[in-house]
Amino acid sequence: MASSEPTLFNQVVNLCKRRGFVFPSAEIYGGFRSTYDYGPLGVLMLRNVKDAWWRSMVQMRSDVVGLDAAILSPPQIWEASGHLANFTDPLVDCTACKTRHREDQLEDPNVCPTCGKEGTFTEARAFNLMFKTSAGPVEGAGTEVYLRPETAQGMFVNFKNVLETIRKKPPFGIAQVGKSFRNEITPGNFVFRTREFEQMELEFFVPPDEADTWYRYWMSERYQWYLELGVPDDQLRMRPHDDDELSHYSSGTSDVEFMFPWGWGELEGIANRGDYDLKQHAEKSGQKLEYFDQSTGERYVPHCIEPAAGATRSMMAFLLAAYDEEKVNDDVRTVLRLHPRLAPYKVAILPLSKKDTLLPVSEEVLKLLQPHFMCDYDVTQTIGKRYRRQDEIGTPFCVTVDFDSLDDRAVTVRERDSMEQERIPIEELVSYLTQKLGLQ
RNA sequence: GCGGAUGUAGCUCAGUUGGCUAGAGCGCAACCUUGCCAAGGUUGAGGUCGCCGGUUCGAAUCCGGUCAUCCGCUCCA
Repeated sequence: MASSEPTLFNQVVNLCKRRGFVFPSAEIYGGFRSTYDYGPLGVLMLRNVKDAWWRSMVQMRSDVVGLDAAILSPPQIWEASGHLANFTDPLVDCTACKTRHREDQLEDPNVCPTCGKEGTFTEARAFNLMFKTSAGPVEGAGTEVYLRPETAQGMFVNFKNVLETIRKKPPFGIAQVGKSFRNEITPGNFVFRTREFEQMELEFFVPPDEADTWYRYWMSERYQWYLELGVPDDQLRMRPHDDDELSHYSSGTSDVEFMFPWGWGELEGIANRGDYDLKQHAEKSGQKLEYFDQSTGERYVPHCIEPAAGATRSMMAFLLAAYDEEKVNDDVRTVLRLHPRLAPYKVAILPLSKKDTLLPVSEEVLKLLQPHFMCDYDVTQTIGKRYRRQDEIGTPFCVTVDFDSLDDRAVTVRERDSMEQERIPIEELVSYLTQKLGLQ
């Protein structure tokens, strides 16, 4: 059970559970470690995060196309990518001081670097970070398949298919949003590190001599994306990796990090993968994975810049950054100051009273708005309570139908951040809210 | 996976020399009243005390196991 201390972290985790953003998986069976279910509001917000990414990466660009590759994949892909060899850590535990170490990083394989004792290690255990299962009715040799540990390989494996079908030439990119699976040794910090998680990845293929320029371009673009969606500048930073922490495929990586309650944590890695992946797959598959430039007559293997973001942990960062409590009339008002693009509901329709006379007009307003915005509709309890409830889930606008509405065909629009109200004719509601939300 | 802490209604908790049908506040639902920022009144729903087993006449309370969460070790979207 989560601690009940009123820290920012606990407040947000509790809000997620209480208001239907995120539930622990299989809860009625006691829970299942490192898995979470996204509830009625969570599914909306997570979808908004992914849609915002897709909009900026695919819809608003002419040099990126989308892809949705299979999660189940044959061993050959992971042999070529290097994951079968490099995603396995040999781990030893010190029986004296109870610390764990990677055997391959020890200076002296018999001495514990923490407590200095000798010969206290357990046998090394190989810990493969990939989930393996078998395809077909018979288990055994030749049937083994893996759940992808990253979506990226889907883009490399389909490089040729995409190149031949969409008439793009480098620099161009392939974008994908989808689930990945890693058998993490230690999952934790709520949805920050889970074994099943969702990624938003772009593989951007460029002429080799432009790699560095594009690497810096994407660092700046991606940092900006989080700022635009409401993460404050002082809670965000770009951190270049040291040489000794680079992934096996990378010749340069920088992370966009968010100031989580427990410290800086990665939201997204921008990696210069060079020509590593295409060359590996070309060699293992025997296919030519290169680009022939008609204008220069040159044939080359493009280099790849990869901005790889975590959708689920980004959602968590957006929630943490948006969480606010303020005093109103000796009472605490909890507000999620979410960017309208990310808010689960854009508008809530609230009849001032649940008296029968107000309901037909209220439902008329609801039907009017639903085709344009994700709407909530709430008639329970008092109006003040309902405003606060909408504040707590980040709804930017509330529309209140009152007894005057029956005569003047107008409603009260109340804004989340300022709590200010304005009287708007029902006929102008869609255009008014569209303009206010500014999502076009 | 290892070490430490924790696990009673949706939430926050109370409940020990083991003993009647397990309580409170908030929240939730219905009705009355009110009619624009968590108002008041009445009524009500909701818990095999994480799960399994043991000790006992009797267990939320003692013992064992297990599951989950949090904090360290490790990791990276």
